[in-house]
Amino acid sequence: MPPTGTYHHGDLRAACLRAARELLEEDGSAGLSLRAVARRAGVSATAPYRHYADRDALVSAVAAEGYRELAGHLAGAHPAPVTPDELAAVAVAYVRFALDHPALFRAMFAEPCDPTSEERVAATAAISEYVRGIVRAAFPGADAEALSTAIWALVHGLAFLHLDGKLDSSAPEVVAAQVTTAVHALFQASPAFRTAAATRTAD
Amino acid sequence: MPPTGTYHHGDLRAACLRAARELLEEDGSAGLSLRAVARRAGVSATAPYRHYADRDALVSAVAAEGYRELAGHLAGAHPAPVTPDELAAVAVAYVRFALDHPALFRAMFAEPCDPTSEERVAATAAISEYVRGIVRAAFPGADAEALSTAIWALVHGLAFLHLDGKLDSSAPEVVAAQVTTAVHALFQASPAFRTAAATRTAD
DNA sequence: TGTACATCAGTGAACGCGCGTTCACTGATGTAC
DNA sequence: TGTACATCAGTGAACGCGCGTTCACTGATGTAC
Repeated sequence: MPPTGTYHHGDLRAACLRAARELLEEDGSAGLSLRAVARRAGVSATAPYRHYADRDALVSAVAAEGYRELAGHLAGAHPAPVTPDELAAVAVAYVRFALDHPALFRAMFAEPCDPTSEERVAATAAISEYVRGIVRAAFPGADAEALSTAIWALVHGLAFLHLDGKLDSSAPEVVAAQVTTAVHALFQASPAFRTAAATRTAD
Repeated sequence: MPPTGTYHHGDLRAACLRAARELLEEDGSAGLSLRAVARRAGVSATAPYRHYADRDALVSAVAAEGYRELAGHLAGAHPAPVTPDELAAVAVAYVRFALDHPALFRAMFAEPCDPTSEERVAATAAISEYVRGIVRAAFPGADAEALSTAIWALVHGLAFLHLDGKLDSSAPEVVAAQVTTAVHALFQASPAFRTAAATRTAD
């Protein structure tokens, strides 16, 4: 029913999030101030306090939104990956997301401004669980914990090295090929993780 | 000959670097201001300008020092690693460095404050070359470029996930075992990189 | 060895800035009768 | 349907703060003769 606005502004909470993400992409995390967010949302400097307790709360909300978006993006690449190719597609989507939203991605994994933010903790746990679930389904015999950690680290590392300009990110296909190769190699080595798990249990 | 000081202060340039690193570890990158550095070095707010053009120059210098230290730390783990075990030891040293100097490590890989800093660029290139050199020596048949990227990414990703509290970092041995397992698995899969290189060349 | 001078590391006052956050407020929306 | 009231989203002035950076300076060190 309300086409433009429900309340005074409409939906300042969402508008703040949007403004924050824009600022993040434009000026990096340094440019993300409550005042700048308010300015961009076309609202007084103190209006955001109606929706966020303080600056940290805003940043945490942005990060949490980023996690949820990342999760959606991964699921979009393949809802239930099992074969190495399907898994590689998800990995490529992960790196793609980082390259498409560099500042957001950095903010998500930056020093946690508020480590106790429920929303944030829940969102990161969801990603971690998601990866583990995929690996468990695809490699029933392996130590899912160890293998999923390795694969997450590999993909996460690729994402960050690309973000830092340490690798050639010029063409999406180059990036995709590189990620695919690396992930395939790691999965090919999955028996090593089975052995590792057995060894550790035997100790 | 000069035991305490050469000039007025002694060696303010080095003192600033030291102060900057302390501030980094104590308050994170947010606490790293020129004024705070000067304060900690026991010097007027503007004294550091004699040694650093601006804040970015200081931060770049800190990061560059971090890179050189990291390189030394890796070389200290093993001067010329060849066997998987030796390579794994270097990988463990990499993650160890990140965990021992979390804020410095973050600063090294944060959004480059000054991407044109010669000192900084040279330092990161050195690390990258170092990894490639090791892999080339250890796996003559493989596509050194692809394999070294994968292994760097894996280790770098593990370091960052630990830093972000996404993995269990409670005991050094647990971390070391995890890194070792993952690296071994990747090296075991090195033939995949040989194939990948051949395929790409054949295209 | 002693004096005159140049250098330049460090000083301290001052600038303007944007920030986070507080507070008492206003005025639109939504609710009870 | 109409009026009286409560709620609460957004306002705007104000606070104190630490920051980066400038500038003209001072005073110790090092150099030339």
